[in-house]
Amino acid sequence: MKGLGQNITPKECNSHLQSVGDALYVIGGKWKLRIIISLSEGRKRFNELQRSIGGISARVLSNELKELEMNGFVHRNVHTDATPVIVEYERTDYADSLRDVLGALSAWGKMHRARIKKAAELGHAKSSNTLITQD
Amino acid sequence: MKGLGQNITPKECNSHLQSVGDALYVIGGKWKLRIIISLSEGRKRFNELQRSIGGISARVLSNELKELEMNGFVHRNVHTDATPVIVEYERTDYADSLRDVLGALSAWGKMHRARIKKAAELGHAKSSNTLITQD
DNA sequence: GTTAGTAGTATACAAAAGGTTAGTAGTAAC
DNA sequence: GTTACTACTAACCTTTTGTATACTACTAAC
Repeated sequence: MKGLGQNITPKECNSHLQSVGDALYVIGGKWKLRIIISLSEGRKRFNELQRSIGGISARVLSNELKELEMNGFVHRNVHTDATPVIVEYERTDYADSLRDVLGALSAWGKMHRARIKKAAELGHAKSSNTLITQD
Repeated sequence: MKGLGQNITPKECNSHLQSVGDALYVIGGKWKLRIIISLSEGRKRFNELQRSIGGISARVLSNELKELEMNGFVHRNVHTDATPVIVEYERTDYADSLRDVLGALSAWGKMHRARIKKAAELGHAKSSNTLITQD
């Protein structure tokens, strides 16, 4: 596929606009990708997942997991034999198809953080809006 | 870099979590990537940009452009010689660094749309929540 | 002179997303 | 018996995001 450098055609532009729109529609928002990344470590239980991500409330995690399950990214395993009931979440094969997206985002974020830090060291103190998340 | 397939280590997980978090911090949200894609066609004026993206209000576009400018993704050219004043927006070189991210998202979105369409044709009618944006 | 276009801003409001607190029903440790 | 853990859910609140309408000040076409 042709890249997204300068000067794509209007047709290509609209096609990219639609495709990226579709992607953001299902994996957009603050938490979905983080949940998928966290489940890349292996299957996890609800509270374990909440702790590993950090900053997400139970309510939001619960809602996001439902949506991820609906879209086929996550599978919910309930072990009814144990008491109390144990629920484990795991990534599906379809979530693996996001590998390139996550890889590209992760690589870019790493580069961006390094760039911001360097700029800060050189004394280019900008407004906190331009900065990255805290260490 | 190691991919994001099954079974990454906790350390790798946290690193990805931070990097993807940094990326989402600056390019997350409904509009930022769309604006950058639209500017890949070439420099555009305010209303032209609004029309090309579709669905974005002037207020939101104005706010998003300010943020994108602060983060160095977009450059604002004002031609004071003309009357009325002409303002053109263009992508910076730094926005080009998002090439891989946009490419991966676009490719994934295209694949996802095809998958959903195929599932719909096979009669797997699911709730509209799982679907893609309208044609 | 009316209409439309330029690049926005002001105001007000609505909707969506996310956060806070508390609570359930059961178990198990101290 | 008190505390804590499990996997959530309900009610409520705040923040973010988006929408609608109107307005500026100037130009150009009809």
